[in-house]
Amino acid sequence: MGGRVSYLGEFEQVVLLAVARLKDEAYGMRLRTEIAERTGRGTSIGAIYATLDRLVSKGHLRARDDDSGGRPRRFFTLTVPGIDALEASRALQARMWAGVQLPKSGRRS
Amino acid sequence: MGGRVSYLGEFEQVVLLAVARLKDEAYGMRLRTEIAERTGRGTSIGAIYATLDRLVSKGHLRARDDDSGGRPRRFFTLTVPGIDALEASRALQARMWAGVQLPKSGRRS
DNA sequence: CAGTTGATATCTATTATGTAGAAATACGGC
DNA sequence: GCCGTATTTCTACATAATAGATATCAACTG
Repeated sequence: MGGRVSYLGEFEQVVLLAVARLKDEAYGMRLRTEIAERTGRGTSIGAIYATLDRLVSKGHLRARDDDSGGRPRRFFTLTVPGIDALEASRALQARMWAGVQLPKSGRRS
Repeated sequence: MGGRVSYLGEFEQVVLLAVARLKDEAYGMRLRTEIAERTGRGTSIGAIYATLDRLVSKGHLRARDDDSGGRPRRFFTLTVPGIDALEASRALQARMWAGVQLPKSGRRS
């Protein structure tokens, strides 16, 4: 009941998908380079962590501190609500795009 | 120069696509019902207009006041930068989703 | 044609998201 | 032990999202 859905922000989606892709290598700095490489988008490290923290507190990610020696890192994994949120975002976008035909912008490359 | 790209927010994308879909029927109240119907997402009228105004000031939409008698309405149309921004968003999402395989969440319905 | 209703838009306020960069922490090499 | 560096934490601020109350004014109603 209720069905209070909270929508993912634009950058939240990007970060969540980067976590999905990196699997067991998903920690702050690595996520940053992954996002930069895949999107061409430069982001500050602060931007990454702030978003990760928010996603953890919303229950979309789980964080685990790595204690097994080596540099101390914080790894992130998707939770079930996180997966659901991603699927909901994709479905929403599909519904909004369906049948839309954009006038051509001229910027064809 | 430098290519300062500004990314569309989540709701901005939704609104822009609703404008694209509605074509010459794109005005505040109508956009609201379109978005509600297509996404199941209830939004306040204030949310719609705030976003429309932002998109106009960013140059992604053009607004024209309807003076031709009848109820006074403000119609919106996509600009070329608006079209480009939508295409860029779609491309970004495609790149981030490519190859991602989500663990199944259990919520199959 | 005065009053009311309903469709539409504007305004004000608040919370959530996005963003940057400097500071702290602690490993690994020397 | 000192230093460089990979990593995270902290602090601050800018932009986006959201609600709802208020203002407008055409259309209806009698």
